[in-house]
Amino acid sequence: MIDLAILGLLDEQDLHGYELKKQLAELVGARSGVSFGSLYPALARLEKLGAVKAVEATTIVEATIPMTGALSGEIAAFRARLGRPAKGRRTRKVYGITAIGRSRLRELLVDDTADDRTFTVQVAFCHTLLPEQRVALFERRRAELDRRLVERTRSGADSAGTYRRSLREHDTQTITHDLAWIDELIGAARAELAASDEADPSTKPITKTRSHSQEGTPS
Amino acid sequence: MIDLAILGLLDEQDLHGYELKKQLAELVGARSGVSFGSLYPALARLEKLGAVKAVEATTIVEATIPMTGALSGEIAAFRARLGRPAKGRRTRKVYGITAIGRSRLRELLVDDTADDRTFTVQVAFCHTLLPEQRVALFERRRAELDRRLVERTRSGADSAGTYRRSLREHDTQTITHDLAWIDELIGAARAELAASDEADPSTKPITKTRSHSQEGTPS
DNA sequence: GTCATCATGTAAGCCGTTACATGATTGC
DNA sequence: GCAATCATGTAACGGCTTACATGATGAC
Repeated sequence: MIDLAILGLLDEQDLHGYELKKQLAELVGARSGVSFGSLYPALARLEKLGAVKAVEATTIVEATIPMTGALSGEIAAFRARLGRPAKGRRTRKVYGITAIGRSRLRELLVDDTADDRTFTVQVAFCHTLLPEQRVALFERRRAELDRRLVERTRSGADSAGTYRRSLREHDTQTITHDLAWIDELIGAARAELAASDEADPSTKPITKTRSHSQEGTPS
Repeated sequence: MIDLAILGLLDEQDLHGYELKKQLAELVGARSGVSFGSLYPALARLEKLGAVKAVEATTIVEATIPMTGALSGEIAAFRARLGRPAKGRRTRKVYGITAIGRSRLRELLVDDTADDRTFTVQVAFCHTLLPEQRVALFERRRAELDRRLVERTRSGADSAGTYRRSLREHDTQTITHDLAWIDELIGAARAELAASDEADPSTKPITKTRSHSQEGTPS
């Protein structure tokens, strides 16, 4: 999940760790937010994989040293050895995404083993997918939610106690709410797909997906 | 969380690991369910703490071999070497809760550092709390959700892209839905509190808690 | 000059998942 | 006899959180 979020954000703009964390927090919520202790190691890992690379120190840094390739890490140390950082500016390491990173991002965006939290991040960055990939992503999610709802109908119902019953009902409503949202997303994605098919009508017509769960609003 | 769930279930009835897992799955959902790899170690840990203890092997098993401590793994091999198990019944270990376990359960039920998932388990077993503890638990949760909603109003709003905006709105609606649910729970708990005050009117009258978030349904 | 914030990292430890290893019972 | 389910564990591995260590900048 953290890889997906990092790559997704870096695909939009170059960022340094601290700023990355802030944007991450805004994306997924402050709590359940990524901590430095997982962010920096994740960045280091992605850098080692060649998915991201450190770019300039963002600020003035006149007489820019030709920062090609894998030297990025060295440069900070170099500046530190020289004396102070490149002039009134702090030592921060700005990362950018690479071709490898973009390829990895595309993989992660369509990964169907993603958990709930990861799915929301996939939605946040799904605009980079092809319309049909987006539709597929949403429909897989819809099927999963549908499965949960059916499963919940199958078992349970025996839940003893006011609070336990209330809890179960709330869970059911939450899934139903999520389903309604996914249906909205599918609608939007289908519209885009239709629009792109108009430009290139070589693809097949839209197939309807039917739900196994009952429609309507159960009291 | 797993300790809370185990103790809560064992407080209702004695259970063996496998059955415990099934009931756990029903309680919190099959996915996000506890795996054996965490359940059995958790049971072992709780047993070592004296919070649970193994009771009879449920079934006939006469001449039960004393299954103490860390030998368990060896014993299976031992029995296998000897011949067949202790007589026509399966080897299952049924656990029961102890006084220590009940005390620990009460602690975990009112623990205010619980995460979202843990809170739902607290609700599932909150009937064992005193009415005022229940009200306090719910109101702390309400305050937390309120905080999230306010925080979300504070920042954001700049979210670019259809899908990102839809995601944000869905999150907000989910929190609002959760808030409405908590308010229901608070209502129920307050009613119980009032009922118990009727019997013992020594406690103080109900104080109203006001929300910081706007009421009504934002489009 | 000191405090808050910005900024980057490391280390220990916890907790949980996956996969492995075993074996019993029941139904077909 | 074979498969599915019941049943209990261990071991390896990974990832995340917490806490620690360090230091710069800017505001008051």
